[in-house]
Amino acid sequence: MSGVTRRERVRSATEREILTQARGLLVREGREAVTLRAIARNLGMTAPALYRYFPSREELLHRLVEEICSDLAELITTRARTADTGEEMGAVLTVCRTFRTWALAHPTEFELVFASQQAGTGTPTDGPTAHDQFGSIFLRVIAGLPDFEDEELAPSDDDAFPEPMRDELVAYRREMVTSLGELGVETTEEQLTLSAVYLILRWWGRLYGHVALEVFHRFPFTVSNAELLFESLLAELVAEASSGGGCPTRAGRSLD
Amino acid sequence: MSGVTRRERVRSATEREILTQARGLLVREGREAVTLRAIARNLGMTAPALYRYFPSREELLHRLVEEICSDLAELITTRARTADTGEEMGAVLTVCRTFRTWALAHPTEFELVFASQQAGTGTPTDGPTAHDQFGSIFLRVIAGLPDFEDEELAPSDDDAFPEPMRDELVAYRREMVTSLGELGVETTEEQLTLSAVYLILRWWGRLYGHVALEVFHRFPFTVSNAELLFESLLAELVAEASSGGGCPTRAGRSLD
DNA sequence: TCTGGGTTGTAAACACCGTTTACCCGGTCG
DNA sequence: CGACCGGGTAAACGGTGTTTACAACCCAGA
Repeated sequence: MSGVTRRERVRSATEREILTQARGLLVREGREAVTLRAIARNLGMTAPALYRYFPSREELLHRLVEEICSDLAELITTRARTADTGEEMGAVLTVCRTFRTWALAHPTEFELVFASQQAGTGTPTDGPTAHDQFGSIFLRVIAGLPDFEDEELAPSDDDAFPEPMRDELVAYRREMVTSLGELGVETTEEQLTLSAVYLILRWWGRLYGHVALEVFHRFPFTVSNAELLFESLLAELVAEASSGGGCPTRAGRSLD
Repeated sequence: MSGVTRRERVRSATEREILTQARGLLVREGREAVTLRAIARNLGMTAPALYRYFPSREELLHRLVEEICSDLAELITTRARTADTGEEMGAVLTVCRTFRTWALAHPTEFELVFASQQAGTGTPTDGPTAHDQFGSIFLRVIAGLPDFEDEELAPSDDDAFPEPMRDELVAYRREMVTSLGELGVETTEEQLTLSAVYLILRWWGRLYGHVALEVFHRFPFTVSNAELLFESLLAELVAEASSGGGCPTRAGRSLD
């Protein structure tokens, strides 16, 4: 029952080795150094041979992005699974810390995947990209939080947001439910409050912002202990999450 | 009294035109298209001639980054000066909105300046970079806020932060005071609470995070109305600012 | 006014790049 | 066996950054 012939096996093997060598070059010498000729050289081949596997360098980089996303997704999910449950929201915090640590250890990969324009624009019709697959990691982990199953704990708060914002969040929720469904997590829109959706959005925005600033050294000051700032950010997010995480205007008015 | 000779004049003129053409290529065709030969072609010259003005393409890109920063700084400061003072924190909000609008209209420039690794690493000894000059825009505008002059309104809150965080923020404050001093804004460290410094840091982090996510299309959902999210973010920040903007652990405990 | 030197440009060349074309060789299958 | 085709090569094309040698020009000083 050799569903895969010997040819197919050796082909996918070299295909993976091409990506491995490309990634090594990216990590060691930066994006510009990911050259067809350099990859082929490391493989003992010539550059045109790579065109038997990838239609262009652009497409090779795109596949590389997907591979990086997959690996990162796997890293984060395993770390989140083995997280100590003692801490409040331990899984989510582990996800965030793992993401930061990975980004700092792999700056070139972070830049390619999360801070470039063309990487996300694949062929628009070919289903969910691996990047979407990555973005859903956070959704999956957050879906495991205790608040998530207690739907009566958080009754419909649709009225808490002003009109246009509400519509926007409703669309996000719909999208998020389907995304979770594709991941095997069955959820209904009633279980997911708009506040929770909005909280997730803020969470990702702040996590991404801090990590990118740290990777690119774009803080307004010379930050000597960025981890301290990061932990402070996480504490802030946990506090907002446990307080319900409402909409900003409501929070602002509640202070008057 | 021709302090500058005719030679120097024409030289700096072509130097500026080189940067202009480089920027045009960056805007129209992306970073990869900023080629010495293309620049020279647009100028009616040959590529090696550019080496009379810049030691390498790398250095030319570095100068380009500085020019973009300067222009953006000027844009933001003028917009902030002419901001309608009716709105609460109108100047700061104008700065943020201008930054977002600029980034969306100039994605390639944003990527080069704010989301690449080598752009910030100039020669380490040559004084303040233009990027530092840019980061200080926010400091300058924020320095104009009313809370800034009422030092007795916010007495020393140094005890509000745990030990290591406090030291970190004290260092930021010292750096910020000197930065403001170089900008002509005389301040003392007593006038600047640590909470304010921390607030500025969060402000920049969230602003940067949202804008970068929007420019690079890295939101977890398909965002149809990102401006709504952005305005929500700003409202959130204003609320936190007017509530004092303490440290996260304190804010978290205050909710218990 | 002539002459020299520094400034500014060019042409040629080198090594490298992505990509295409033609060709070749060996495993696979009718 | 013989044809086919997948996977590799060599050669070539145009483009890139960069260096080198050389020419032209401006401008100061004798």
